[in-house]
Amino acid sequence: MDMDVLQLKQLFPGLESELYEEMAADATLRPVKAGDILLRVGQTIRSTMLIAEGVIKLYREDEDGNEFFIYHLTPGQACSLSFICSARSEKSEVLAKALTDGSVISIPPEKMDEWMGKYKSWYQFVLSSYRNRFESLLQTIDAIAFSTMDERLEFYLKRQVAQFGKVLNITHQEIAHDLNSSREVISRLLKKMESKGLLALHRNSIEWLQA
Amino acid sequence: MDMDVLQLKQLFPGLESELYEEMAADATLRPVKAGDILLRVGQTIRSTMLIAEGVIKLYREDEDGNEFFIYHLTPGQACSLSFICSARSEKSEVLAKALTDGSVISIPPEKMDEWMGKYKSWYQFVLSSYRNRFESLLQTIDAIAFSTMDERLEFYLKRQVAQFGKVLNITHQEIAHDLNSSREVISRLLKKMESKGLLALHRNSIEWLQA
DNA sequence: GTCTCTCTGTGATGCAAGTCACCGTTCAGC
DNA sequence: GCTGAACGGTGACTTGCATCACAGAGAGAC
Repeated sequence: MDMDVLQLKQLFPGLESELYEEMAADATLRPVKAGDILLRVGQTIRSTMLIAEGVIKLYREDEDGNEFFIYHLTPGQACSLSFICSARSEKSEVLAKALTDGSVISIPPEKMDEWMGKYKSWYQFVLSSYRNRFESLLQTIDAIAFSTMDERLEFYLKRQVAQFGKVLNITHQEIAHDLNSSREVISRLLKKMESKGLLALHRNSIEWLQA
Repeated sequence: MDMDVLQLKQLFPGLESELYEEMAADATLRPVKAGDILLRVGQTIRSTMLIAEGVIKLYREDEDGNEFFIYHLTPGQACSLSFICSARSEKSEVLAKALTDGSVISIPPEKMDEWMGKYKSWYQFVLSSYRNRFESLLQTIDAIAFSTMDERLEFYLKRQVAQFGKVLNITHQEIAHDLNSSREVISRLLKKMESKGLLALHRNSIEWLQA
């Protein structure tokens, strides 16, 4: 499926108009379903991937298949790894899963190359993408290096609330997975936060009570 | 101080010859001493930085000034953060310290920009730099997420041995700092490894006994 | 030689968090 | 309605690591 220029402009503001035209012509849009795996560890990456709709979760995997959540990708963002990997058909080092239904834009590697020399806005987009992902990684490192679980949980919930509203439809298990912890630990910490009046716990949902 | 083309070719193989000429003309070489701080957190980055000699250590810092070691930069590598940050005069998010005496190459931001459009090899160098640093970060995350201290210590020592030879002139304190642990823990683990015959402990040095 | 500083070894203790075990509640599907 | 699965709560235990405290062993300065 092709994209139209208007959509592209909204998703990726600030690029040259000819670039939008080219993108509309050469990029393809692919719908994804919640739970779909977009990228496996070790899989060869053939094209650059941008997010149009939905939320993508990136994980790191160890030998035993443990998934360690590293960050989200949201509309308007790009999978940075796919920039360089696609250019050389290198292998993915992360696991990408769709959290919600959505759609991703694929750009053929030769276009990626061509635009890089042709459009300054494109190379700036690529670099700033990299920088943003880099920063996300650094924040992930900060979290595990400097913070305790309760701080991380609070930070996590606040971010979710900012994105989805005060009532979060999420299970303790899922939170535990995202924070690379275990369900029991999260349950206990949530209880503690409830007794402090920060939130109210319901089945399958958490209600945030603070500003 | 200026650089000569031969030197540059050795350090950064595979670039276009005209690019080497330009680099020789526009880049400046700056000597650094062991312990020098090259980049502070929050400091504005004005130019792109490449490593010519010596080893640079990158740290992440928390509010209390705790340093968390993330990775090394060695000759031929580039400080990826400086690529994009210099373009926009953004602030550094990491702390860079010289571990040994050495020298770094500075490239003015306007050249960085110009070369990006002009030389394909340059933009590939920049992107693969990013990718490599990205990979280092992922490895750092792996280490803290999936490994215990003794595995990390063994991995660390092996890498040091590969780089500096079988006798490492290093104190337990320094190792602890690099692994973001404490001296006592490292001492204990080293003792355990010594009793397994993996290594021999001396004052201010560690002798690796295995292949 | 003595003094002092750094480096190293080691026990005791504390704590965050992962794991195990088990149970009650809720809810969808039959 | 019953049943099985998913969800949530909680106690008991283990573990990996940090911290504290202290002691002995080089090694350089004088």
